[in-house]
Amino acid sequence: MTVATKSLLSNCADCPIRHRAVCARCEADELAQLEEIKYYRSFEAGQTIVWSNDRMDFVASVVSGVATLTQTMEDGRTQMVGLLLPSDFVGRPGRKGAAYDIVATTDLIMCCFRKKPFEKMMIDTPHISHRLLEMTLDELDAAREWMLVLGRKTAREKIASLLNIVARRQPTFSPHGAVVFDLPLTREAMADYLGLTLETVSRQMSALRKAGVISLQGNRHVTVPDMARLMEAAGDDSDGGHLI
Amino acid sequence: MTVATKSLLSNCADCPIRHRAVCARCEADELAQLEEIKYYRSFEAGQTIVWSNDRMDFVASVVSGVATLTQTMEDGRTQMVGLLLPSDFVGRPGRKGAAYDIVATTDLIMCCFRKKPFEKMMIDTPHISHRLLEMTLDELDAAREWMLVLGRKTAREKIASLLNIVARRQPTFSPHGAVVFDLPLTREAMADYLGLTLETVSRQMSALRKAGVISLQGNRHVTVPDMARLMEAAGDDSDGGHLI
DNA sequence: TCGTCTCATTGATCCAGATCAATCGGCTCG
DNA sequence: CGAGCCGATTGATCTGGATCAATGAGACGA
Repeated sequence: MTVATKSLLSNCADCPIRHRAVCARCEADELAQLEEIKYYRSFEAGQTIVWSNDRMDFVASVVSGVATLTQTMEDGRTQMVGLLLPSDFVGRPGRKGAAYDIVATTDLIMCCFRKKPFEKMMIDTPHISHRLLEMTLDELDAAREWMLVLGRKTAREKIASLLNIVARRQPTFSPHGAVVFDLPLTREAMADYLGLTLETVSRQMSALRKAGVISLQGNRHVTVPDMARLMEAAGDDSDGGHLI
Repeated sequence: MTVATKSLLSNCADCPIRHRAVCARCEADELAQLEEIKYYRSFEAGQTIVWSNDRMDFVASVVSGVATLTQTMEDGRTQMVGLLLPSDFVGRPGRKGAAYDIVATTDLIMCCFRKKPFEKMMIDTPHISHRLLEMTLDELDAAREWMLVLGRKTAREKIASLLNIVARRQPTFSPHGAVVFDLPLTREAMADYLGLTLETVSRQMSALRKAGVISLQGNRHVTVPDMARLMEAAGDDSDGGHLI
């Protein structure tokens, strides 16, 4: 399995992405260590980065683009179990292999760290390891919230829940309080995340559009005039706040 | 959210349960620390131990009995997101509140540790914190595996998957290679775990019985004459092995 | 011994979403 | 410009599981 969550690493000037800070105490020498073991990789849309059960000798942070974690049964049924957006972390410190397929759904740049030295650094600097626990707990929260979506929500609610999550991760507010964002997934990928068929996803998107809850510019750009209505459609009882 | 996974703590002689060892290096003084902050609590079947969003000032290990973690929507739809069997750990170090309802489904004894001192100990003894990360990663694996079950498996496969999991946790082999075990859940609780209704659970259990895949003694005792057939019914492609 | 309570089973019917199938629209490439 | 392709939409039909409803089977206390 792969941890994928809010950023792990400190801001580093030459890194094209703003890694959120590990914690206030981050020291220069830690960063220096990180610099030494760091490298970048880029992938094309559709490319599989790691196959399930393959050896995986790095951990990484998404710089730009979108990747997914998916599980596939022998008969081809697939379920997406994680969505990796910029600043998300991916990797299983302490594990040799990947538990899921990792696939780039758009062109993708990742900032990778060789696993062995990264693990060594974890041991040397406890608060990185502590931060990693925090992140993994967040991931577990997200996975369990998704279990409710998969197990108990209707198709309409599932779609709305997904739009909510994506919107919250890349908010671009248009003039009048509407929310505009990119939907970086095909209908099929959405279906795989939601445990639906792509036809049902398409129908429900159309239904939300006809109901005026969302409007679409092309297939990938979404405008939500009133977030509250979308969250209502999602059956969402979360206040958006976080228990800490 | 609550971490719930394979045991955290070392074997301690006066503890009725064999906590699996944190690691070989466990020291006497750590155990002494643990002893100081440890206490037991017992609950009756049906009792709610913690309500979602409540303050939760302890972490704990299940000694005997079964508890569940569940999420509930305003309209009453509920989804179980975790099943706590003996030796499982529950609690969110570093978080103030509980993210889910924790309910005892049988009479239950838990071995609790006050959270503040436990967290302090985590900081002082890095390998406990390390072990906790391991456990959380296991939980995340389990949650994601369950996402596949919820999103893509049929009712029949869901039932078989659940029986598989429960059977693996408390294996009692009867004379001829059959597996006999206790099913510590009502049909309703099974339904909540599987994203089904209790009627569907009951029908599928009957179907598996009529197909000879399982046999039932009373409502709670299950015999599986041939595990391979059950795993086939579960659509399970796992080899039972663990990537480490 | 008999109510009663809880949990489980079984039947009849319904419907949300799957499946099968046709069409559309934008894009790239010759 | 047209052919081919890929993803999205929309329609028609089917079906697995939900829903509504009745019955059964232990367990327990009066």
